[in-house]
Amino acid sequence: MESKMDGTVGKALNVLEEVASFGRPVRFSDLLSTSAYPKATLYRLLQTLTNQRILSHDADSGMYTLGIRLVSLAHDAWRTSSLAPIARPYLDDLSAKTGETVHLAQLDHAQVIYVDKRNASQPLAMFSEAGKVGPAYCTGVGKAMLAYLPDDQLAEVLAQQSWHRFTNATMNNETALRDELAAIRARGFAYDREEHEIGIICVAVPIRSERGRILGAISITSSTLRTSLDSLEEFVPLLRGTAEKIAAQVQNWRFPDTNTTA
Amino acid sequence: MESKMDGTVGKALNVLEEVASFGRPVRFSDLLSTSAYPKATLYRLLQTLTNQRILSHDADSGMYTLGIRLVSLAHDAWRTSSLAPIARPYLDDLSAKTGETVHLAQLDHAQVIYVDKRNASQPLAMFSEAGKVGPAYCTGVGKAMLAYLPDDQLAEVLAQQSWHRFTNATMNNETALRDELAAIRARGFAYDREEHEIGIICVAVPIRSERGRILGAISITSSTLRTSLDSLEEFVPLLRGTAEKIAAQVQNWRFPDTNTTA
DNA sequence: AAACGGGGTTTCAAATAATGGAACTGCGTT
DNA sequence: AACGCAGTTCCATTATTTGAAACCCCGTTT
Repeated sequence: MESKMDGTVGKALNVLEEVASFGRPVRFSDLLSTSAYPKATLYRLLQTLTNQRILSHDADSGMYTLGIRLVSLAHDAWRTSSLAPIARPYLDDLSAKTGETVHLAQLDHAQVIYVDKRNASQPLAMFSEAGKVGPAYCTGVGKAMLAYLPDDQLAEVLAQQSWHRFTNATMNNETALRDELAAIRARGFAYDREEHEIGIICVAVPIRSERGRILGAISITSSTLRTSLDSLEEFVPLLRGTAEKIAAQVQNWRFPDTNTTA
Repeated sequence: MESKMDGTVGKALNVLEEVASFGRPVRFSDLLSTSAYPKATLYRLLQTLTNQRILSHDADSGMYTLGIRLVSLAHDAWRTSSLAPIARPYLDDLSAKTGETVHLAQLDHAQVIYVDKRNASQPLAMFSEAGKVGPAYCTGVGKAMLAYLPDDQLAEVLAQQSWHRFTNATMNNETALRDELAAIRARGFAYDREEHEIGIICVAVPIRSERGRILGAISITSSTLRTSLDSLEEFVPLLRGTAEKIAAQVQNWRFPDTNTTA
């Protein structure tokens, strides 16, 4: 199921992931039936996680849920190691100028994690959007990032994709995707042609550091009811400019200190 | 420093917390100087956390930061075990009717964690607000929850407060706070009389389950420049009504199954 | 009323993983 | 060429984790 197995800590995190995957409060026996661990082991791992307030356990119902302490840890993560705080004003600007939905995402392993969003019409909902994950191989932001990933990392990531066919435009194999990635590199930006969700299209560009490391991606998303890929494409220069500005800020703020002693 | 010490997992989480507490990328030696663990141990714990993508380690700079995987875990936590998704429409309504800032918070150990917010004037910023933590003893939401906590839990929580005097209205000892909590129970809601931040006042009510368990709290916050406690108080019936509606929804959605077999 | 049985919790000797002092490596400095 | 610092690895010792089995609690069946 899960990959590496760093001793007890790894096991505990597997259990945590297991709880998360249910997406609802779970009982001990729910977990026992799914889990690879024997009763006593699972029991002790759950206890440890609960002690640490990473899980919470309702004494009455006997249910385990993810602890809100995670929310506060994530707040710190979001604040200190996502691009969101840095990119904020640029996304605001992009949103104002385009009037369309704007996403900021980063790559985690084989998945895309959305870290910020602007939605023209309705006020954005907090976590309901930030923290959301999506597949890398069939989203605009995902493909934009994969296109510029070093070979070894790309291979690793591709090996882990599920290749689920969300729509009939979804590229569901490695060869098709590798061709697409080459096209993206040639073109300089990525399309999402309803590959993840029918009716949803987007253009996306990567955010890359000076040395070419990929930091994240931004996209402008819309629906086929409102617009077309051709008109979305008009935003690409603006999008690219924004990505560059964000990258520049990242250089300044996050790594001002490549050679500092203290 | 940290309290309980559940074996290796506990140690790993201490290290994680340590990284988080810096609030910026840290080097191995930064951590080594703060940490209680010997070099080799700390090193291995960091490796494990990095393998698990709970931390991320930049090979070039040698810096550790919190991993964005935390953000996605927190998304699940927020979605499945915070009140935010359930409370959302009610907060919208409250915000519309009052035109003031609205907070939804939950208690985690000795701290208040804000899980949602509405801000009349400016569009809300994602994590910059959700996930934020505050002290329980000098915030409206914190006091509203403490007031209805069972004795044993209250004692435990009070023992862990820092009693920092943020303003000169801050209650900085247990006796003062216990009196205040009694007053809150008598009155049915809590004030924040600039106890955490000068110029910031609020009224808050707890969200309690049918059986009296405290689930969270909501508050209406404003500034002394715009309004007074007396006028804020006019919102209390509305606030209380909202809390009751949220509590009712929680009964329906979160525990529909006190006696279910499957 | 006694036997049953499904969660959940605890025990304890054996198996495994964590520990940390010390030695080592790589690299920029004196 | 020697030094010093940050980070990494070694390995015998030590402490923690393991999990089969026994147990407990409590509501249900006979």
